Amino acid sequence: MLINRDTDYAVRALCFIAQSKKNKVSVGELVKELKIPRPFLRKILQILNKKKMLKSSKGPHGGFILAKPGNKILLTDLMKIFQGVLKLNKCIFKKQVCPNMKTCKLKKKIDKIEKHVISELKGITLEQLSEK
Amino acid sequence: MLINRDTDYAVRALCFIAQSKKNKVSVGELVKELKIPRPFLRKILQILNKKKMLKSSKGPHGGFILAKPGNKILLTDLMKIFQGVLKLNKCIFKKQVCPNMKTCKLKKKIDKIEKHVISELKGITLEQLSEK
DNA sequence: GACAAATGATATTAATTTAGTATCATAAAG
DNA sequence: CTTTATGATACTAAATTAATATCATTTGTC
Ligand code: SF4
Ligand code: SF4
Repeated sequence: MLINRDTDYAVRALCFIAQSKKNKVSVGELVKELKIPRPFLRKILQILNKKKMLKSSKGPHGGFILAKPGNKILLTDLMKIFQGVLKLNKCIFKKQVCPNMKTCKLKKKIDKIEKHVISELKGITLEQLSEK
Repeated sequence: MLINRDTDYAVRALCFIAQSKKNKVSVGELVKELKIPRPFLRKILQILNKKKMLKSSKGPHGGFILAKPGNKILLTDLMKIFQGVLKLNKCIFKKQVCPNMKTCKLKKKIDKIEKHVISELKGITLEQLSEK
């Protein structure tokens, strides 16, 4: 999978927050809307807060708002946060890098594909994803 | 990962067999060359045999040969065998298909990328991968 | 200031997938 | 008929992913 579950959930949550008229959205509202298990969603939102994608406020009427405009939040940012650096091909098995790496034709092909994938992903913003 | 370990091992083994001057290659030779754990490699070769990518012969001097020319063995065939149908995005969590599938912007983007990846992969043959 | 309602931080458990091993059966060469 | 090779299958272990549970902290309201 290119996009894992956490990233996917993060996108859904951020889209909803982006589309919301209200300036704050609580976990409760998101759970109701997105049908994501609450403890799970909380964890994701907390990470997004720590990574400066969201701003949170505590206490009654607390909740989350986007920390920056939707066109400044990139899908690749989220993937980085929840999946680490995107690699279609790590060439590591049994904790050892493959000795063929330098000459491997397969690696060359995959690397080329990876480049294209990354360049496509780089263009995707939350703004695009949250358009109605 | 786009290519999993089994597919990767299969590619390495098939490349070696394709490059070998001898018309038969035994597991022992492959193990020595490729440093893949023997029981593992055996399993992979057995699957390749069953899937008609290799032909095996038993007994002393037994071993494996390609079942067809290198340009007829496609990387996508191997991926299909060892990884199932290629999907960058299954849109299934908790065993349920995502209800957003029809309208989801993210899915549309990923599907487009997937198309490109698949079309690139389709062009890759064992012949290309085993060129010296 | 006490209390309730929200998020912050972290630890734990469960399920699933991936990785690796072991065993016995079968076929062929000599 | 013995040895050497692959065929088939069952099993165990490790790692990853998924999900939950618990307690701490902040803040608005009465
Ligand atoms: S064989 Fe090639 S693709 Fe596979 S791990 Fe080694 S370098 Fe990477
Ligand atoms: S939100 Fe979109 S990308 Fe994610 S699972 Fe649903 S349809 Fe697929």
